[in-house]
Amino acid sequence: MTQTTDSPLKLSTERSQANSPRLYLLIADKLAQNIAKGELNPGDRLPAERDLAQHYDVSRQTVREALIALEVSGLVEIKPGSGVYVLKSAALKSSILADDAPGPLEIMEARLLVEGDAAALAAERISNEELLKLKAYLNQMTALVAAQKTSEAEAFDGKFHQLIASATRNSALQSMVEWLWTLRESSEISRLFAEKIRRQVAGPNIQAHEKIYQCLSRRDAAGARAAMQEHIAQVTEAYILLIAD
Amino acid sequence: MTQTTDSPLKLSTERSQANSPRLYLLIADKLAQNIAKGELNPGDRLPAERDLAQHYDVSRQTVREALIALEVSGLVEIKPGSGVYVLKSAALKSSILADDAPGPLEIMEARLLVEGDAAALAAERISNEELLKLKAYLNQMTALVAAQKTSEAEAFDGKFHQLIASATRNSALQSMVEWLWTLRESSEISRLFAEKIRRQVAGPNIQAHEKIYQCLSRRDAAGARAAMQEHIAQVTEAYILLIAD
DNA sequence: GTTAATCAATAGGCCTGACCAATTTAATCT
DNA sequence: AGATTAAATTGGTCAGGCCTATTGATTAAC
Repeated sequence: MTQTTDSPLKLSTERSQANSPRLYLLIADKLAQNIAKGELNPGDRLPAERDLAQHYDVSRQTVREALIALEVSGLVEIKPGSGVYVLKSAALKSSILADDAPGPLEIMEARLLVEGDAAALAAERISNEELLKLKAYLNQMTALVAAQKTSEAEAFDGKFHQLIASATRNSALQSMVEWLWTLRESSEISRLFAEKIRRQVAGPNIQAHEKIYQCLSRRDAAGARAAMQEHIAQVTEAYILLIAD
Repeated sequence: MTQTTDSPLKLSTERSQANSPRLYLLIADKLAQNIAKGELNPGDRLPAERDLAQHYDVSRQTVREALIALEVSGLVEIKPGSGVYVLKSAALKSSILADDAPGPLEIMEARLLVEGDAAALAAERISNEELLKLKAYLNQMTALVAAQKTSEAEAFDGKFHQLIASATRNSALQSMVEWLWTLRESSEISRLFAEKIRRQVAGPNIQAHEKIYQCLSRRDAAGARAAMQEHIAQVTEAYILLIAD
């Protein structure tokens, strides 16, 4: 595990491999520490780029890149022609970039809640056209599973969930579901067991989706939420059993 | 020749001051749009800096600054010697910059659901230390509101909600709440009425937060969800009344 | 004396061109 | 074919220069 050194603020974007000590990140970190340390108070103007460059013995471009990193992080404000100023909210700003990828179980738990909400909302807002489309996805999924093509079936699984999310008419909700789905697919561990899981839950999945569809077509919000949550809980369960080995 | 820009967008955390058309921000926006638009998928490698510079008819330094902005924003990963790659979670984050960003009411609706879920989960998992911290935020918020400093109070409002999200021990949920909050702040319309809304709901907000806190300290999941939803619905209501004028 | 216009110093914004270091790809040699 | 090495590619940094925006002091006008 690569540790995150010392600084209170982490602007570094290091990955698994320890490398690339990019200069502008070092400078940005030093400046950020000075801010966090209270040596630079909110409202203060930083030294000029040229002075900072000389102070840290780097080029002006490197200083500029560091400052831009700080600006995007919300620590400072750059006023062209005037100077660089420390923002008032700069003190404790570290957690914004943390963003360690959520683990598989976290993803599933989030899906349970968010997709449950989405299903409930969708039940009240879904159109007949969308219901037809949903049914079509279901049919294709069923056919593919029957043909043992669980891998191809999963594509329609995704479309199914995505369509429900978009039926909420809420793009924020839709984005979140999309994001969770992407996360799930890109999760290292998830991909390892993906095939096993698909095989294991293929049958129940069809039934669960069928139930969700029924609730949606009945405009039964509470039922849709329950069905969706039951479905995701089921998948999660299978997942847990698998990684327990 | 400078090419015309048909979509005036702005990057993260910027005021609506139209006096800083810094080039690197324009380039960053265009790249972010390409990501949000799906023309650049997660994992894809962006064209080389030199190519991008030629494409957009700017210097390489400007492209570098744009890429650094995107990296700090969490949209891309820069691998020295290799290239610039689109990150998995880029789609969610980039929609902050996109023109099809969720509207204010969509954001509030999503918050109602997600933060409701978060509150319920948090009620079961929050630690005593976190409860203390929550209470501290509440006190500071109360003091600031009493002193008419509604603007400063909002900072603690954000911390309050964020802390609840993190108390769920689910980083995916936490990220989503964070994202929604960021969206809300960066929404043009929201910012316009921000001050009015703050004044209007300042008092009720304190009570609502107090109620949420009480439920959390009682480990009352259902109550916490209800209180949180009531709180957000209240803010939404005030918001709707305001834009109705 | 106060205000308004002016101007020069200073700040950041952007450009050109070059060289270095890490990585990737192609060529070469077993 | 596989391993090794060389070349091309890509990001990282430096240097110096010119531009525009801001600011404050100077000067002109009232």
